[in-house]
Amino acid sequence: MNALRTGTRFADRVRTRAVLPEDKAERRDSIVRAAVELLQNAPQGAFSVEELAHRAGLAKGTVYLYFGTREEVLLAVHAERQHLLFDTLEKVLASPRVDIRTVTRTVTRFLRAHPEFLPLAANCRGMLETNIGAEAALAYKQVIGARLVGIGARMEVLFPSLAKGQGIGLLMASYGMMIGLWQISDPPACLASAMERPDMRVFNVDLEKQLGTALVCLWESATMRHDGSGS
Amino acid sequence: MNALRTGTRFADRVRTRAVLPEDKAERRDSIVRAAVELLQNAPQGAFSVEELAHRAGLAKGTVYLYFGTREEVLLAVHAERQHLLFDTLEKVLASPRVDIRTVTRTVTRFLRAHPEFLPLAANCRGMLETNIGAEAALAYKQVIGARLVGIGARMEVLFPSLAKGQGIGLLMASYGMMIGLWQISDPPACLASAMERPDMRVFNVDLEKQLGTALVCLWESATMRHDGSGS
DNA sequence: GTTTTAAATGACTTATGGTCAGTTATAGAC
DNA sequence: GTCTATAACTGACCATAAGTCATTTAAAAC
Repeated sequence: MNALRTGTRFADRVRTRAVLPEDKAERRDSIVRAAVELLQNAPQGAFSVEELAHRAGLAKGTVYLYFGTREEVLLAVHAERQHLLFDTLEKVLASPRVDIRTVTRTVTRFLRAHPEFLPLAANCRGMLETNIGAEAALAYKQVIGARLVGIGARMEVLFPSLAKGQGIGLLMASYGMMIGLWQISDPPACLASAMERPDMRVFNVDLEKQLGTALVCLWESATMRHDGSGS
Repeated sequence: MNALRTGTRFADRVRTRAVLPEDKAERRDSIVRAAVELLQNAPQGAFSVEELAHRAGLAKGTVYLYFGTREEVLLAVHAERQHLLFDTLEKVLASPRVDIRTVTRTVTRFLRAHPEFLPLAANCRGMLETNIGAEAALAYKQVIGARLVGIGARMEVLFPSLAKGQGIGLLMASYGMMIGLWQISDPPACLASAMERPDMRVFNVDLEKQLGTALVCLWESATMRHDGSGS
């Protein structure tokens, strides 16, 4: 279960077979880990199952013993990352006195530490639509839904001025804004050099700053805590 | 240039060739029109160039005389739709006394009238990264960037309390929120029937309402016009 | 009517997701 | 320790669809 296990047991070409359920789980996990590596080195477009299998020290067919489709692998990676974000978020929200700025800072730090997160998040809806079985899609949404409810409820406790149900609504809006703002502001690789052009200046936005501002606006307005101008 | 021209000149199997620049433009446009039709009937995943060519009454190779890749066709469709949205928006913003609720209502109405818009918008960043030439990508971003600047500036005129440059920032945040919120709230086709389940209730969000609330929150906070509670 | 051009074509190449008959590591029986 | 049954694993193979290009042919130029 530790990150250090990468390549210790199922390294390179496989000799050991995963027979026990826990070994199967570990094998599945090793595929997810290989996928993360791959996504950190190349964009999603270049993510091929052949390459993934090679990285994981398996044959292509073996990947399909653990996942139904290419997209289900990507969804598994995304789900794992998303849980990581929610864990981080819940830890911050557990402290008695948190304000929206602290939360925003935490999210911002997470995004910086996990650059593969936003591309996956942005593609999530597309994947679900395109090539993912109904069971896998349902399982994913159920788990994520439950966590959203939990965090939304916590928000309503922290900010009592929120109306019933408004916590999760704002949470969704915030999450959506994060994804959407990234899509607009992050230049695709092929335009990296063109971003200096004067007519491209508009898109030279500091995502963290912009997101921070917008999130504070959104939540301060909703919680009616207008304690003066921003710091 | 009229919508009625569909199928009048270049109907079915082509006999007439596009030699003049204006005819080439019209042919290109007819491909875009066929693409829109296709996207309204099936999801993006099922969008094949072969099928597109057939719909447009052309051979596959011909499509590649007018577009570099499949994704460049999709980008062209998206750009066209986006211009439509911006036109609508600018028309509303032209009237002297507009408030953010009116603008929100306009956007909401547009989204309802053009259901193919949000899926394309959500996929835009992914397309740009994946399979679009640098020139096409640059051209797209330049035009869209210019329009964003224009509308952002108009916003700053309408809401003088906005700081310099804040108009376009909020505009981007709003646009992003719209895309992101859709991605979360819109259930993929394979889960349509599962949305009744109690653990899926969380995602039974009314996008229009949610978006409306969040947009009003965001802009009212930014413009410091807290004239009481929402209507 | 003949020549020249380039728009249009569609068979072909290539890349990749997904399958499945066959191979072989491993558990369990004896 | 040996044999057998099971199923994890493999990779050649299939199917599909994006993209190419030699050839065809509409139509402009003369």
